[in-house]
Amino acid sequence: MSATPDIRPAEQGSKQRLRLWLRLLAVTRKIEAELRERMRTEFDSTLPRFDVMAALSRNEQGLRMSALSGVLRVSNGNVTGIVDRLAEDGLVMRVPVAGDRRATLVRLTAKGAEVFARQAADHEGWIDAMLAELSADEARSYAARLRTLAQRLDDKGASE
Amino acid sequence: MSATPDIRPAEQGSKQRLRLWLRLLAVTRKIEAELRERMRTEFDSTLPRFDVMAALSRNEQGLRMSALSGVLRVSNGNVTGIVDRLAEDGLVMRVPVAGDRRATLVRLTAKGAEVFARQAADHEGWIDAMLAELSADEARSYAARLRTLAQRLDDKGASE
DNA sequence: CATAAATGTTTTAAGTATGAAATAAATTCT
DNA sequence: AGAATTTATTTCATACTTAAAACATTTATG
Repeated sequence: MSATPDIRPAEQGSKQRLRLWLRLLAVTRKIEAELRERMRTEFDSTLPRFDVMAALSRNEQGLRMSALSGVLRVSNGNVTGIVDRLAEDGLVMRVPVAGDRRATLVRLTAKGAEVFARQAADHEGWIDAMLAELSADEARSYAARLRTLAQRLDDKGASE
Repeated sequence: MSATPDIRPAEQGSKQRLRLWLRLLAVTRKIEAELRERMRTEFDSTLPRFDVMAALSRNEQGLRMSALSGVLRVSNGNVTGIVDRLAEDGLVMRVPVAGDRRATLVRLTAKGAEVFARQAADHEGWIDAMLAELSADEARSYAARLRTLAQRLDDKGASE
């Protein structure tokens, strides 16, 4: 029966986690805003376009629309418009899938691959500069911690 | 002149930081998606609406549109539509500023404050559950690290 | 084989995002 | 005071976002 008030550990933890989330959100948004701005001014492009091209770059044989939206974790309908615009610019192409006339495969064109390579190099450099404060070891350890956290979130999501 | 190949520490660090960024983005998006989904199903609302109400809740006397967009770090024009819809629902009101007919103050209505209180309590609970894996101390230390990182990013942005 | 169910994609409706242009009002300058 | 500039907000054009509906095609089932 001390005179100090109860700290109520559960509630305390909740506040700490809320604070962490708000900071996480703030940092992520700030970095994203910077990347978007640079994509816009230096490549006249956007992050979603870059994300799509990155996914296609890792799958040279192409990806179906559904696979693409799965990889990027955005809704199916969303990818349609982005691919439309990339196709208009000649950066990707739609290829029919033999034996399934519902599906289409999306692939980078030669021009698309070339453009993406340049963008990816700069993109990595921008991030490196923004996170320069973190040592390689520190970056590695945080990435590992986030990995287990993401895993846990995935498990939870799957069980619901 | 050893036979082991150069590791090129700078490039290594760059890859680690890129990986960290991608994980950060993945975790943030996953949590955001979960919060959005819950806001939608349980309160028929959205995160941007919640963010605006949270900012107004911290400033009972009200905020100008420009202050609001500054706090939320979204563009000015964007906030107009969100406040419009909140006003339609009777959750916020626009109050003229005495002595400056250009400006308007936005404030939570009584109903808005009441609705927000309920949403905020649940919101904190959702985050607490998603980050339950982290101890209060761990959350605190990560939050502190992110704070210095955010500070550094702000400094950089200001100098450009 | 014909219909029902499932799958792959696009379209639609509503909301959110940006940057830039437009509008309106206040302040500063001459 | 009158003109030029700055400040506060809205409007506009375009892109991205989701969820849900619509459409087309394939696979499964009776």
